[in-house]
Amino acid sequence: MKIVTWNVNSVRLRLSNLARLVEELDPDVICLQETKAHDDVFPTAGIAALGYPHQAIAGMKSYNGVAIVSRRPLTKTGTQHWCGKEDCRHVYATLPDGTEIHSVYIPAGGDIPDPAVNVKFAHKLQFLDDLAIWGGALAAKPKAKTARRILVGDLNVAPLETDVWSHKQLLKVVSHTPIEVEKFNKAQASGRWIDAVREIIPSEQRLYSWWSYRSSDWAAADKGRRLDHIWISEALRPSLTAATIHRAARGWDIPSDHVPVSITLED
DNA sequence: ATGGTCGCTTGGCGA
Repeated sequence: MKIVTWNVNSVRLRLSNLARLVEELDPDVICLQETKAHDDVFPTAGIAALGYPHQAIAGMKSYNGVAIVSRRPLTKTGTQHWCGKEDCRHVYATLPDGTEIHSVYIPAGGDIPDPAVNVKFAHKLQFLDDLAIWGGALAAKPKAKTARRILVGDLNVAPLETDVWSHKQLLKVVSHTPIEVEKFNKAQASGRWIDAVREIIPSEQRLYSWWSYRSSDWAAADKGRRLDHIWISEALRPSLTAATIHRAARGWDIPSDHVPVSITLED
């Protein structure tokens, strides 16, 4: 089973890119973030035609929006609200084998890394704190050891020094500040989540999933960050056989600024 | 310190 997560930055504009993703990667499940489409205008039929008729979506007009689209039936679908807001940042579903999937979009956090003067950054820190509490509750459940869970998405934090183009130059840049990394790591640890991509690709290796649009030549500059993640529960670790970040997608026509990240789990 | 580019939507916000 192959699972992909991708911040598409408008699902309607990226339909042909999704078709190319399907052609090249052949995933079973695709999790999307920043769909930027209210449920009424989500391209349900177009995505079903690509082979993904089972869909759980949570969208709003213009901003945010998450989805899970699948070849396999989805049950127990729903959305979860965070930080007292209803801004469509989390949708979840369960696959036929019982695997629970969460597609999450953590707030970017604005430009100034100070919660006292930047409410977007305060929101992001609160979200990370709440994610730790939620994960802690999941991990404390009686059957947590055998639970098959996957959390994917644009988590908007690059935790490792090798997850950014320059650790030193990004220490005060939102997405890589020490406070964010600390809360991000705590959220991961509390939920006993395993960073599936780093299980496969060594932490010494530089790895990015996002390159800004504000660059005349993103590939040459290569000032990327790994903002998109796939976390799995302990029960799924033995099944994990592959993980890939599809850098080439950043060079496709009409690209998203994020690229797809995928894992393979042996059924 | 600033600007650079996208997408949604038509002025400006969010990333």
